[in-house]
Amino acid sequence: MSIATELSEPSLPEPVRRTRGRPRKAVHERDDGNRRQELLRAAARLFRQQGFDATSTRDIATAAGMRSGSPFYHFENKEALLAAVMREGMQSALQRQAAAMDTAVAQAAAQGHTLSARECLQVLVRSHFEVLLGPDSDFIPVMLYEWRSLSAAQRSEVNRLKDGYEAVWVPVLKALHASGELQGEPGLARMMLFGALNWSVQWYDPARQATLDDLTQSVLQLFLKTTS
Amino acid sequence: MSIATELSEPSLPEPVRRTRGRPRKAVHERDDGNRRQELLRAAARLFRQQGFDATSTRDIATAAGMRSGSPFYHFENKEALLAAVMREGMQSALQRQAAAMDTAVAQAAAQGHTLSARECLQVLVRSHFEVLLGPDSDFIPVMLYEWRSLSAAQRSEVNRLKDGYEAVWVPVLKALHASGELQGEPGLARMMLFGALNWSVQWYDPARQATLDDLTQSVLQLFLKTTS
DNA sequence: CCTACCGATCGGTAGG
DNA sequence: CCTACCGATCGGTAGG
Repeated sequence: MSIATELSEPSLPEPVRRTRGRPRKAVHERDDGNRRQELLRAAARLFRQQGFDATSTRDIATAAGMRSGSPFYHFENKEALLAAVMREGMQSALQRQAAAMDTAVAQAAAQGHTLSARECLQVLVRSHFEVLLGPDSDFIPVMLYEWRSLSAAQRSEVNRLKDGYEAVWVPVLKALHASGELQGEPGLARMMLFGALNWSVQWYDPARQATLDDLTQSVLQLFLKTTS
Repeated sequence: MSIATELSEPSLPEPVRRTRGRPRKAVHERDDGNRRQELLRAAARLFRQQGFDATSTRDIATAAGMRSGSPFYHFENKEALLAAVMREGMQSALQRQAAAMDTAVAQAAAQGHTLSARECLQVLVRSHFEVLLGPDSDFIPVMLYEWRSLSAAQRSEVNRLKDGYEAVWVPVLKALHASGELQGEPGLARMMLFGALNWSVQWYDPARQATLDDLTQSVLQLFLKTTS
């Protein structure tokens, strides 16, 4: 069965910057420079290493080569900086996921066949490991482990992005369940699968362990049954 | 020094006060009362809800019905309180795990057969869910998600307990791998399995979701192949 | 984006 | 275990 059509993500148009309901100071919307990006990267790294509460805005400022008060020129407060790290991370993850799927679908089409559900899962898992453990991989772990520090409004915004990310997986898992390759209720299976994947940020050591391809292979072996 | 002093029971009527300073070391070893237990339970609950850094020792004192300075009568500092929560949690988890295994083994023996590896895993998974999500289940989640805040020495102590806990699983997983019921390298499989289980503290809602037995059933279905 | 600064809070302590 | 307290640090701001 082909679920490729169902899965193909509508490629996002230009990343439109739109203000949501909340009125903000104009200053914080005007972020053309790379200073803001440096702040985000420094914050992501430190939040991941030490946690949100254990990282001071002074730490972040220093890591970005600024003085203690300067982060507040770019972000309204510390919470907004955390929310921006997560938003940025999720948008990047969504783009990487869509790109990986598009590439795989196009490759299969060029060879005159469609992706199997199993192949779809492989692409998604591999892309997810990249997001979790690859280069620039501080943003999503921060989202996974520091969402408690967000305000309710920020949390629901991040949750919406996360739902969009997970939505791509749902038809794949359902198809695998229908074919008998995935046993157990698909909703629970999705939670368990994400648990297994997301936990890797706690133990994975690129220097000593397997490659991301090895990990992907293991996950598929572990979770999928072979259809005879 | 008199013989009577040497033989006196640890149930001293009154803590002996020295005229100079406070007898710090001795005091922290002597944990008679339930006040210390109340502190630990309050700390575990708050550390889990808010995180270690976001919880003040004042919060904990208040939750235990004490004044702000009193926790430091029972614990040398905030870090030691965290370490005690984790130590207590791991010891309890080890006991529950051993008890669950013993019960299952005895039950099987009474019926004249031995536990299969599959049944062993079921017992371990079920016990682990109980530890993570059952009553008094704040201690282990704190250990899983707040170990970053420990000192190196405390971390290695907790790690030793954790290794003992995981060691019970190793032969079970190896047996399942040998029989073909578990695919993929057992070491990686163990990490993935614990990831899937431990992640449940992030989404499990006893009011809306399945029971712990349901979860256990799902995990076995998901991770194990059927031997024909 | 920097300088200079503030009020609040925190972990922890002395002494009883 | 309480009272009274302290030094350090933190998020955040006014004004340039």
